[in-house]
Amino acid sequence: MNSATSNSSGNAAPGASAGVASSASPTFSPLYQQIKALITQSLQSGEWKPGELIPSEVELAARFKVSQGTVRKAIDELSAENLVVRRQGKGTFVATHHEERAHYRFLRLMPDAGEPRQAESRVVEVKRLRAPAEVARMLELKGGDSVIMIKRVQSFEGVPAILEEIWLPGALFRGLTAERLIEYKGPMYGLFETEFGTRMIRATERVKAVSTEAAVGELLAVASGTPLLSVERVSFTYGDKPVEVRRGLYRTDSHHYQNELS
Amino acid sequence: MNSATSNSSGNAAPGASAGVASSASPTFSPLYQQIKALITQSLQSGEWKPGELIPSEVELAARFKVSQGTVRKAIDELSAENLVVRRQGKGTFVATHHEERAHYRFLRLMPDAGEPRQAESRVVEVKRLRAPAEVARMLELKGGDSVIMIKRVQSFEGVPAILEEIWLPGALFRGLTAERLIEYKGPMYGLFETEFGTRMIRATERVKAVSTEAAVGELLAVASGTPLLSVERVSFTYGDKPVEVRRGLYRTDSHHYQNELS
DNA sequence: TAGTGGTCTAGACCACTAT
DNA sequence: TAGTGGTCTAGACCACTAA
Repeated sequence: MNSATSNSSGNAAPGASAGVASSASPTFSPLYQQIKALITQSLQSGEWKPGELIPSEVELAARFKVSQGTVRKAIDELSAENLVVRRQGKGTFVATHHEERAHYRFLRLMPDAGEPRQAESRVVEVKRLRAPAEVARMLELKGGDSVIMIKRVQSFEGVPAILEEIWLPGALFRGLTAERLIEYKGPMYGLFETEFGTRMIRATERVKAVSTEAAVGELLAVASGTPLLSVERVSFTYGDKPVEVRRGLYRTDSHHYQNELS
Repeated sequence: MNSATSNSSGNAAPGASAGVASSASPTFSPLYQQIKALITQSLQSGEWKPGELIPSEVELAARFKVSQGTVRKAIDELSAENLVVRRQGKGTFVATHHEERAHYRFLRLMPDAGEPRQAESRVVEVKRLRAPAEVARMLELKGGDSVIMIKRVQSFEGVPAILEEIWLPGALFRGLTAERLIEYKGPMYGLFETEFGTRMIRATERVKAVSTEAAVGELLAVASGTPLLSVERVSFTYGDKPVEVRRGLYRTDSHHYQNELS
């Protein structure tokens, strides 16, 4: 028994095995990448839901007919991408937005001094309409497709700080109403995740400095012309599919947008 | 030979071995973390300089008396932190700011449309002075310590876009002159790295929207009161030691601050 | 061809969590 | 005590680079 490989029992040619990427094909990828893709599919399909325990590494290794080390490397990457959370002694869990941990991953506005506070949210408007060209482009929708627009103001200790418009594809968020939004406690991405089966994975943001316009000034309680941070976010689910456009205006007189470069 | 561990030859108790973290001590960390720390020390001390090849995994494994897999895991993390760059078939290299790759890691201002352009830099002022309280605090200096302040304007295709003040600890940048800065081609962090042996590793930024003041307006060719992005950066070297404070004002009329949330 | 990083396996033991 | 993730080893082969 010469340890591994060299055919016979243990290993196989790279690109084969795992029941995937069969034979004559120009697409070769490492086994662990294939396993990672398979696990991601199960996450996406809802076989394992957010917050739930996924099968143990040993089980997955058996299922996919690979070694535990290979499954491990696949899960390592999923964990690094925050799709999954490992807990020693307990198992590996599907990541969820219903957690203290996740709350600040997508909230970059921090107080200049002191601890972060919980934001209070006030929904100003919810409506359905045909997607404006710009939004349609960013959500990869057709021109006439229906979208939902939510406008809300978030405050810290009674002081308004964020005004944002949130645009969602109508097809994905059928039953979404103003009432549901208002009564819901917790992060909006948590609502999206549990009620609409759409889990936000990552986002890109474009930040600019703009001048307060009259209508905005009222909602944020600042004078016209005051500089505001404009943050345009596009959020993605599995498969890099865009599922949200968020246009925010942030007051930065006592808060700042925090970023780590590494 | 029962494969590994259980004393005798291969393994040892965790926290021991590798010539580190000797015996009776309450600090236990995985072997690969100790190896990582040792490699980091060699990087910091300049045993291997930016751009250079470090010893192969096999060599390091022999030097530290651990398996190649353990060295590998250590280097994996260093690579993820951008301290080191792996190149298959060639070896592992110390990361450097003299590379196309690194240029955009710390430059977040992107054109709203089109390809990123090379910025032209114009040094406005260089002076030495006693650190102002705020700067001293951020650089972890004593009140009276000397600092260097560089003021410069960066333009894209002739249009000024960035005005920044760069504050450096005087002790670390002894020979730094305006002439040297002006004649130097390439990224400023490259200069810091090769001429002063100070390599910037990571940074944190605080972004706000502010209103253009008169003196600033002239340098950036915008009217007073125009909204600008204020970006305050603190940069760190090895050991989380702060080595630079950078206060930038960005025009965002045709550029934006780009960020990825993941 | 030799050397490097990259993948994969198999197996052992450790640390932590539950029962 | 059993099960889970976390660490570590040893060894094989692959993909890529350069002499």
